[in-house]
Amino acid sequence: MRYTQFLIPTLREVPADAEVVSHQLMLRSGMIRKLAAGIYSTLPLGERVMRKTAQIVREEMNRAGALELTLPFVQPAELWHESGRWNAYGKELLRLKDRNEREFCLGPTHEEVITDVARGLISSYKQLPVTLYQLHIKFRDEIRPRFGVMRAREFVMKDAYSFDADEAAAERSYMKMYEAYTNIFARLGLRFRAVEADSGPIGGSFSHEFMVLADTGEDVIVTCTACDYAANTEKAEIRVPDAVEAAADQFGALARVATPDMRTIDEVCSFLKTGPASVIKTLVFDTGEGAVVALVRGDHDINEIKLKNYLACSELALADEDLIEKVTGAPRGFAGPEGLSGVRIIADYGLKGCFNMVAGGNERDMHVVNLNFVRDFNVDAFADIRLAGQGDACPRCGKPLTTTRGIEVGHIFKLGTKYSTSMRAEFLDARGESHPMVMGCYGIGVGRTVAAAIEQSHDGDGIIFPAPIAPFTVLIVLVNPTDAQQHQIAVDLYEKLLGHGVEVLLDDRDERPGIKFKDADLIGIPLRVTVGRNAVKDGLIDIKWRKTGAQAQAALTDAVENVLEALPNL
RNA sequence: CGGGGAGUAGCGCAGCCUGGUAGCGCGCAUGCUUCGGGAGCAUGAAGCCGCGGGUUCAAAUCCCGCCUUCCCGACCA
Repeated sequence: MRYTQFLIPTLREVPADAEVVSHQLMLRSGMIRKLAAGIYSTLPLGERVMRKTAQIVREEMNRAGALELTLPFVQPAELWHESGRWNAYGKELLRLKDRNEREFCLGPTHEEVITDVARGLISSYKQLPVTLYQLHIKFRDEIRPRFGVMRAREFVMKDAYSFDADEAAAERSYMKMYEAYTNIFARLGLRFRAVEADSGPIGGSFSHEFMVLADTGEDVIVTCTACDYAANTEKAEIRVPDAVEAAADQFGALARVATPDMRTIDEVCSFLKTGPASVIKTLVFDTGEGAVVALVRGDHDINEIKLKNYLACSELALADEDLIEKVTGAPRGFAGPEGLSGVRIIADYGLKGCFNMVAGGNERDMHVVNLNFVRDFNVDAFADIRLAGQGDACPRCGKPLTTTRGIEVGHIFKLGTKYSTSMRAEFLDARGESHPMVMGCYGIGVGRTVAAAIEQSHDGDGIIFPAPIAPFTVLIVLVNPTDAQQHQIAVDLYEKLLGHGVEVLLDDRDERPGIKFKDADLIGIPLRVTVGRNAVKDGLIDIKWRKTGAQAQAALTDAVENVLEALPNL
C-alpha cells in the first residue's frame, strides 16, 4: 500500500477527551474516530488491525472445530421473554420498536438467538456436540462508556456457544475453548493470564476470564506466589484462617466513648489512637427482602459479590440512610454489631479470633471499645465475604497471594441448561428420551483486545504493534520522493517485498523526513526501512526495529533478503 | 442516577469576570526556499461561539431551560 493512496489521519496533539493511552493512541494514529459516547468508527488503519485480530480468532476457533455463522443484530422481544431476560437484563438492553409497534432489542449477547437456532436444527444426540460462533457487533447501553473502545457501547465481539448432550461432554467443549483462547492470546503476542471468575447473573458452575496484564486494567486479579491459582478479586477465595479464639481473660471492659462526628474508620482510628485492624466495619445491606448486616475488619474491604452469592439473593445494595437508621437506630457512620436485633449478621472470617475491638455504638456520635465476640455480640454466621488482596492466603495452597491488574479480553462460561430449559432446546438420546442440551458460551472482545495490546505495548512515541496484528509488517520511508533515484529504489524494494507476500506500506508522501519518522513511530509498524540519500550515494538502506529501537544498515542488493530474514523475529 | 469539569475553525486552546466588527497555535490550500526526527517566509480558505428562550440599542460574553461530552462514584459479559 502506498501512503498517498491510503488514509491515515494522524493527530499531532492528544485529543482532549481521551484519558487512557490506548484511546489516545488509537485516535492519534488514525485508527478510530468517535461518533458518539461509546460509539466509534473504525478507520482503514484500525480496520486492518481489527481484521488481523479477528482472523487469528477465527483460525483458532475453526481449528477447535467451531463453526462460523452470523446471527441477527436486531432481535425480537419474544425470544428474550422466553429466557426471562427481557425483564431481567435492565437498561443495558437497548430496546426499540418497529413500524408496527413490535418490540425488538439490539443484541448485547446472543444466547437467546443461538438457542433458538439450535432448537430448530438439532434434534438428535447424533448431531452433538456442536459449537457455533460469530464475529460481529454487539450493543450494550453501558451506564458509563469510557476508555475509548475498551468499554464501548457498540463493539465487535467473537461469541461462541457450545451444545452438548451431557455435563461431561460440555466440560470437554469448555476445555477446548479454554485451549483455543490460550492459543489465540499467545498468537496475538499478548502477556495474559486465565483466571477464575465469578459467573455473574448468567449462572453456571464455573467460568474463566482471560486477562491481558496491564497496569491500567480495570480489573484486579490475584495470583498465588507458589501455585498456579489465579482469580479475579470478584471471585478470589481466601483460605479459612485457623481460628485462635481469644481467651476471655484477655477481654477488656466494654465501654462507650463519645466520638463526635467521626464516621469513617480513619477518623475513629486517629481519634482513639488505634489501627483499622482493631475496628469492626459494620455494613448494612438491602437485599430487597430485608436488611442484612455484614461485618469485616476495618482494614479489609467487603466483596459484595461474595456476600451476594453467600446470601443467594437476587439483589444486594448498600442500604440508604433511612434503612441504616431503621436497623441501627443511628445515622450512617455509627453502626456496630452490639445490641442489633431482628437482622441477620454475617461476619467475615477475618474477624475470627479478634478481640477488644472498636465498633459503632448504634447511637449518634458514639462508639464502643473492647467489644468482644460472644460476650458482647453474636453473629449468624462466619463466611468468606471480603475482597482478597496482597498477602492473603491462597485458597489452594495457603501461600501468600499477590495482586496485579488486567484487562478482561475474553470470558468463557459453562452455562448448563439455563437457556435450553427455559427455551426448550432439547434433543433425543439413544433411548429416545428428551433432554435439554448442555450449553457453554465464550466471548472475546475484539476491539478491546486491540486496545489491550496497545495498552500493553507502547512507548512515548506511539504504538508498538505486536507483529501478528500490526496493520503492516514493514514500513518503507522514502525520505525524498522528489528525488527520482530514491523514488525508484524505494518502489523497487516495495514491489519486491510485495512479491514475497510481505505487507508493506510505502511512505511516498512529499513530507519532511521528521514528519514521516514521527508518524512511523506513532503507527507502530514493527519494521521500518529508510530509503534516503545513503541509498543513492552508497547503496545502503537503514532498517529499524520499532520494538527495540535497534538499527542496522544493509546493502541495497541484500535489502530484500535482510528484511525477509528479520520478519520471523518481529 | 449522584458529584465535578468542558462545549468557540479539522485538532489543541484564549476571549466570557467588566456586553460593542471572533482570535492564537497546529493542521488545510497556493507559491518560493528547505529536506535523515513534527522547517521558514508569504498569501489564502475555513465559525449557527452546542441548542432554545429571555434581558439589552447591542449577547460568545449576563439570566433561565435543555442537549452533548469527559472524569470520579454507583452499575456492568
